[in-house]
Amino acid sequence: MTPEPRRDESEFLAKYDPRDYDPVAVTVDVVALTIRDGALHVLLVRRGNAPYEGMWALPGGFVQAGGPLQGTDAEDLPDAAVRELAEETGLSAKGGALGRVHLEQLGTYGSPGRDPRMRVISVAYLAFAPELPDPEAGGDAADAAWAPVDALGLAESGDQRPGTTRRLAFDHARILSDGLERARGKLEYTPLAAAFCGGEFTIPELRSVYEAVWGEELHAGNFHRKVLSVPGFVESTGATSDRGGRRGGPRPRLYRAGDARLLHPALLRPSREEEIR
Amino acid sequence: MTPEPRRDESEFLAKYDPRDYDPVAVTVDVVALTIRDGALHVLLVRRGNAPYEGMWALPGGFVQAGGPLQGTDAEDLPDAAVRELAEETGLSAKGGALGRVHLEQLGTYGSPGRDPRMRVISVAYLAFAPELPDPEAGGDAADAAWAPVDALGLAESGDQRPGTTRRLAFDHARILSDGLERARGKLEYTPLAAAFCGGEFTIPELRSVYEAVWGEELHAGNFHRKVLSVPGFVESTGATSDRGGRRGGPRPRLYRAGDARLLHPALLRPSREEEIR
DNA sequence: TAAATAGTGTCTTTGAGACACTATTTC
DNA sequence: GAAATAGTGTCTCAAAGACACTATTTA
Repeated sequence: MTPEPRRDESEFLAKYDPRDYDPVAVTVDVVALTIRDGALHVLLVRRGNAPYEGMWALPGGFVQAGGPLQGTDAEDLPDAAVRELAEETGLSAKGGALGRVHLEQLGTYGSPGRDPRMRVISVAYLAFAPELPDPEAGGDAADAAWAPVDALGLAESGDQRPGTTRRLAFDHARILSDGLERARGKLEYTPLAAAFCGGEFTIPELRSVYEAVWGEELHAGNFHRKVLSVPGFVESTGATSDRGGRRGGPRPRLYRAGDARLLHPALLRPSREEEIR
Repeated sequence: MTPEPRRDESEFLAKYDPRDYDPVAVTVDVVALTIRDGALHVLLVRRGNAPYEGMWALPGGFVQAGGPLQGTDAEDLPDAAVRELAEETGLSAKGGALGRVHLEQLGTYGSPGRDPRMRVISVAYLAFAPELPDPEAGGDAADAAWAPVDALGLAESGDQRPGTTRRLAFDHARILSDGLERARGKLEYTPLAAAFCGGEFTIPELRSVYEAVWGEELHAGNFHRKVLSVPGFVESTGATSDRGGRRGGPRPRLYRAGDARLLHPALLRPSREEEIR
């Protein structure tokens, strides 16, 4: 349901007064993931203002609500996420590198007190990006960078002891942790690992995406056969990469993303026994 | 990130004025599912006020924001969902039947224009409940009832043609559709089907939950063996039901939910080929 | 030349699903 | 007694994973 302040629209608008409501702010935060040097990285910005001034945080900001009339300046939530991403990376949203980015809603975080200034409801988005250039700080960020996820000392999924996840502003460590777990799961049953690669990629490159996100080494031979056996996961370009592996080996063939939206059968992570109970 | 209206908190609070912001309302809507007479039902309320007066809608309402100080009246999002559910069902939130309800966040819906009166961001929750008594209308609802999902004429998952999902107020048909798809998926890899049953249940009862949610008949023998073979899905009570099947058959044994949080291996739906591309 | 890697072959084990069958209960 | 149902046995096929092997490339 939705607010019931007045009986109908015209009467409502005539008597409209924002002070009738407890004020709430709605923001969008983005967990933008990419692979750099074979390791999973997340886009962070350093805060230029209080609170948490000087700390690293997820990129994000206000949603343009557009006032009660919700005119053309009213902004949809995914658009706000793309805008924040573009502002922080300095890349253009349409057509450019951001056009290849996968974006999905992650969850909404609205506990009282998560922002000391006022009640803030934050809608978090999760983005998978191919390798992008170093970001340039924009807006109210003092700095921006791709940070290796492993170096952040995050708690593992399921481990929610307080104190283990306190290196980011607000509850952003928790949001990032949720985003990472979502990403791990998504690679199992969707072909979204290809969103971390460019337009063309090799099977070993795809495997390194899985290894970076899952934090586990995979058997090269079995992975290769599995990827090719799932209908619609990848399709061959017919071409061959111009270089072999870093320390030797034949030149791998090139593929692009196929037309599947779901992997069937799925590519399940090995050894998840601990997570089951 | 979060709002940056002022440099620090004390200064912010001194100069605080809600009119500095475009007003936004935050609501919680609940997709509450249960099984009645072997069919999946959703809790709906009939709206007593404009807009969409007289139409059926998901139960929901305002989140108590608590003002800028976010005092004790500030309400967390899941608490708001439980409160709305309790108000509409007339059941007590703690200890009572609602204590057995599974609740999870479904997603957030905030497109401009989804509510004609003002910008409204709605956080949707998904609830799995065992069979509950008929609801009693409360709050601003003119009526409340468990409605069979099949009779709502919803579009199938993936089918988002406009016009096919227009029997509920606002974008609630879309929210319900998303909730149903989430529920179908959750039964595959979590033991949450047990949340639709009471404390003790038989394997055939559990199977009827799967059949109602998936809309497909399952092979009784294979289902039985599968459920017992997944570690931690169910545990035996040692007892036996006091009646056999409706039209004959031996008395099935009783089980309760086990300690698994994930099913491994998962219980995959048959015949999903259409959904893959 | 040595080491690493791409890609394929093969074997074993597990699990899903089809089918059959017995025992038990309701009408 | 007839029909339906609970639960188990068994067979087949698909798939995951371990292991082995060849061919190709880099340092």
